[in-house]
Amino acid sequence: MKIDPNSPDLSAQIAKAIRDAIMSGDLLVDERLPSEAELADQFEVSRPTVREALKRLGAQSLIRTQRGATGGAFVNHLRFEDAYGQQITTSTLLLSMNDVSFGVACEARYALERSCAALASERRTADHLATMRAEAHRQSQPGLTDEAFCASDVAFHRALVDAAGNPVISYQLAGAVEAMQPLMNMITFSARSRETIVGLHSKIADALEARNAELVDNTLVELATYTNTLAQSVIDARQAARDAD
Amino acid sequence: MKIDPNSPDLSAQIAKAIRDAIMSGDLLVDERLPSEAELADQFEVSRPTVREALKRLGAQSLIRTQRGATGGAFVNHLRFEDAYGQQITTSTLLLSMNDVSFGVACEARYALERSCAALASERRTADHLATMRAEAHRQSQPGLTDEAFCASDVAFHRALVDAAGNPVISYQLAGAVEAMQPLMNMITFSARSRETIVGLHSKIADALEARNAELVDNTLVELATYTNTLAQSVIDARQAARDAD
DNA sequence: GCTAATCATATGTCAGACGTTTAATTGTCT
DNA sequence: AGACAATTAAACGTCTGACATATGATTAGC
Repeated sequence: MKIDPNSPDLSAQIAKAIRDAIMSGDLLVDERLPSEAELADQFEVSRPTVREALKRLGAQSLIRTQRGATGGAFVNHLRFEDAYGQQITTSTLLLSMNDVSFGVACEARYALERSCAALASERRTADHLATMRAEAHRQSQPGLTDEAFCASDVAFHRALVDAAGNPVISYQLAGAVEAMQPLMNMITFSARSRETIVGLHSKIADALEARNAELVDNTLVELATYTNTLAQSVIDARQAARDAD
Repeated sequence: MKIDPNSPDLSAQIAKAIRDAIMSGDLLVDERLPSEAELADQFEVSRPTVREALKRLGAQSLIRTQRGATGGAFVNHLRFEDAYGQQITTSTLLLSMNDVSFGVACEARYALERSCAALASERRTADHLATMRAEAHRQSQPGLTDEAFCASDVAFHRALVDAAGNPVISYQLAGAVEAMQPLMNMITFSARSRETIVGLHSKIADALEARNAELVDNTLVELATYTNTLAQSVIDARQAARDAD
């Protein structure tokens, strides 16, 4: 754990040193790091510099801090739930900042989601089915705003992903599914198109209940195609409006 | 952008306020934030507190800072490449800290990777094929350490994923593929098992060249099964050694 | 022996200062 | 007038020292 004291990013170097120690296993979960004052001594920097490094690690949920007599910084037991939020934040920003087209994002989402079809058909519980049916029902309520409709759509698809019963898959797909929501929000769903989507959602839930993986997969493709068609028509309409100006 | 000055996590609140401003679009890409001194005034806190908040955001690549006369903190244009590292770090730690079994991680990886088969068959370029063949060749060299073998394995699979030509998929799968490496490293690959893996890799490259999506998919399943078998035999052997103690 | 006050430790925050980087400005020379 | 060099100002990076606050451990008192 050596740093170059002449470089103008001491806190970044310290953060890296500690991060490496955690990832290599030199620091174990729930192990307490030296106090800020001790770290400052070890790295030969001031306490504010150490604190900036610790805040960096805290932002990545690598450590947590506790005040008081037996307090300090502890290596955090990173749980899947903790990582979800960051994964979603990053994914959302990536989509919005890189001019990712609706088509590309949609392709990614459904390609990845299809990989759950087989596992979910095998492992889905009554709970998963109940969630999916509840969301489908919510989506069929009249008077629902487009935002609420999209939020329910996300909840439906997360239930589908979770039904695969693999936490690693759930984590990886959280970003792909949730990050789509802002893009979906930009679409106005007519009563007609909502009906179609709810129909496909019900079909997926049915297929899952029947453990018919192939039907789940095919319906997901159908849904992907339809969603893309919808988005395309919205884009075309906007383009036409722009041309008319 | 209001904060509660009585709560003992001012820097976290400030980070959240700025993060929300970025995600909601109130702050645009490359826009300059007020100077640290100005932020300290606005939030009615000291400069070190503001700095801790900025470091948090910097750790998530949401902002970058620049020194000098026209320096300051700028909203960062988050690129896919920037996000890879964090995604891999987090995924790796999640696997190592949550007792994710080799089987679960492997299942996730191949399930997700299979979703690239169709797209990659369609879009793979000569470059992708060349990378994959080069890595397969490297893997067949004798005297390669297990670590180098696994690193090359990761490179091979990343090329496969990239061949799908969808940056969102590449990003999401970077974590799933790379995070497997530490687990794979724990397996000792016999010359015999390496031969089998290289053979499957070549088969995948061939199938991809022939744009035979179904064969790519089937071979991935074969590879997943074989990898799992290998891991299981290693685990069994260790268990036997432990029982013998 | 149990409760309550005290203490020690560690983080959270603050104020003020100095060093360094960098771009813009100013000044001088040709 | 124009080009180059020196100065200046703004901003981040870091340091020092201090106080506030939370919290477990210790001790005093009943």
